[in-house]
Amino acid sequence: MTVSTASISAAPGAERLYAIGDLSAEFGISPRAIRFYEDQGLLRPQRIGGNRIYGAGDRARLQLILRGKRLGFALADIKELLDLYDVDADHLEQLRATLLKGRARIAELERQQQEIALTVKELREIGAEIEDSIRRKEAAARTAGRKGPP
Amino acid sequence: MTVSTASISAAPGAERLYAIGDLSAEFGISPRAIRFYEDQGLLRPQRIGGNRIYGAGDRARLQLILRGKRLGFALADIKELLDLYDVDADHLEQLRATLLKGRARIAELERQQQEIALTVKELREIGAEIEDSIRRKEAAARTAGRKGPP
DNA sequence: CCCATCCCTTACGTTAACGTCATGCATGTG
DNA sequence: CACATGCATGACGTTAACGTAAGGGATGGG
Repeated sequence: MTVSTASISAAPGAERLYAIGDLSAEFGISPRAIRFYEDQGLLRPQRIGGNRIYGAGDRARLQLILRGKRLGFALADIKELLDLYDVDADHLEQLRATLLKGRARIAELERQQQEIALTVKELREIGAEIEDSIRRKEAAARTAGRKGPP
Repeated sequence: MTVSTASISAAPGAERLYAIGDLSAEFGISPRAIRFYEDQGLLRPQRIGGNRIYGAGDRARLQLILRGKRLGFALADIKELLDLYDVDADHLEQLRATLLKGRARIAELERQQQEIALTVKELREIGAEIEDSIRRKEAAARTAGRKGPP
């Protein structure tokens, strides 16, 4: 019979590995999308005879990609964000540049936070008004039910 | 001479009005984009001899559109959101439906909040590590400056 | 009157992010 | 062995959100 849950067998103690189908199923995206992220340089899985093999790190990167997408960032932006994670600690100038990029990204995210907070607040206000309208409507309906017009 | 700041004259006490160029300049977008939003049913300005005339309400809607875009929503989603604002208080069923949509949208935004918070936290951690690396680098450079190799 | 400045519509072009299809290798199963 | 399953690589198709170009009316200044 075939192994159903994991298409890649793992030696005990070794890192858990995934085939492209595993990840696509787990995250509800298509294999095509995952390959596309690789084309764009967001993923670099190992290969075994042509087949892509993803480790825990690749999986984590994929999660970050999807989160970034949900936040409305373009893949190019997400790539920059991912690159912040694996900067080599040898080149001082690159470290400084990375730090600045990270801070800029944080600032941007905090602006988003505020805009979301504002939107939520406004939606809550609209919601309260609508609830009022509903209550008045229902009250009017009850009144009409007792002595209203035909 | 020509009126420079406002291309549409306003009677005292009347609502401030805008031409398409005014709004595009104010928000840093193209007239084409604004017309496109109208094509998609997100805006409904008045017309005066073919020309679009925007009031305060239209301007506010445009602001909401742009905010929604910054939050990563598609125009179709934003349209739904905008429709929440001008639901007529007469049809009870529509009120209830609007209320539900609004709540769903709020839930979605709150998920976004959490994801942003998580991302910011992780970026801060990376930032701290990078700062450490920089400090170590600088310290090593100073030491090397005193007695390091050529 | 001519020109510059807005505005309009129509229509085709472009980019991002995949979807879809064709084709082919490798492996495991009845 | 025939077949299904999973993965691979191309290559073309699609959708959203505009950009861009072409052609034309209205207005105001020099």
